[in-house]
Amino acid sequence: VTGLLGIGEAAARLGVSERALRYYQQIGLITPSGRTPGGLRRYSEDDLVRVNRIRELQTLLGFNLDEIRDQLESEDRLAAVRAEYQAETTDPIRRRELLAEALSVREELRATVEAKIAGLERVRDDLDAAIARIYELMGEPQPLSAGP
Amino acid sequence: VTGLLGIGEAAARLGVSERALRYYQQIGLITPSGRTPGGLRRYSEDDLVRVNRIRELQTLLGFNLDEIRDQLESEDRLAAVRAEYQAETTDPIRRRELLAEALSVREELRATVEAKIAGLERVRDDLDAAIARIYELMGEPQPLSAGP
DNA sequence: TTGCTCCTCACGTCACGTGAGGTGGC
DNA sequence: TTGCTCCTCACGTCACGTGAGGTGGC
Repeated sequence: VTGLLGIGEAAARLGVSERALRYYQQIGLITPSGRTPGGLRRYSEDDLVRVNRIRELQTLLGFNLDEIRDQLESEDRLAAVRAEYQAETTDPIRRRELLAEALSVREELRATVEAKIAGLERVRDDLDAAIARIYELMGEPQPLSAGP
Repeated sequence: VTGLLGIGEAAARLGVSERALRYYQQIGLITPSGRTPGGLRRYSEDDLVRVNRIRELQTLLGFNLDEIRDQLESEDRLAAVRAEYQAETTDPIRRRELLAEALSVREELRATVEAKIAGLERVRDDLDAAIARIYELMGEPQPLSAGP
């Protein structure tokens, strides 16, 4: 029951600029849950979760906003299928198609994430080697032991 | 003894645009090892390694070109210290300072990399959970076992 | 001479940053 | 009425993309 937040509070909690929030809205990535009669944007908890997801895909995965839009649309479609599941609205063939599509999108993303992790682990191991060689040059034992 | 490459060959091998190579040069991140009398850029193997490093810091770490410049400068300074080590040029106090600085830069970067890896592992685990739930909705057993 | 690669401007784009000038609610 | 937050333009910036028009070497 936190109620809705103004753009300033929302931006501060998310660690993004107000400009970024307005821009995401401008290109259709999020719409604040409400506006005051005076025209001020009001953000819900769910809005904040969505923006956090946008930033995650942006900073961790390096996606641009077009790719993020596609990903969010797929996530929205899966949520819709889940909701329909309760209501038994869709016919089972169509439902299976939607689930299969949601699955392939997620498995593709998983592969991308896995590749990024592997790349970063290589970078980390290179850094460890460089750090070890600096300690050697300094003529000192390495202070941190690194067991497997 | 591969000799030097033209910008087209260099760009193709690196997987970057010619424009990007010219831009990196314009802002002082790389300088091709040579130019032909006619003014054509010639890239060495070492040039390619440096550009690969730029792209790695850009795509895996999300650094901007200013941050990359700082990182590369630190790496260049460490290489200089290493070269001086052979030649015994620098006095040992100055040398220790340079090594200490190189060390702290690398340990900071290591922490950044570690944080990124942790974030991506969280994203991956979330994806695994989502994928498992989709299989449940499809009413099928999960085809891939996931041992620890 | 003909292709092909490469050259330097220079304007366009994406994802915002940064004021400029005006309104809104405690 | 005074502050403070928020509003909508609109121009600037970073890291290039994309032609435009011209040169270079096999």
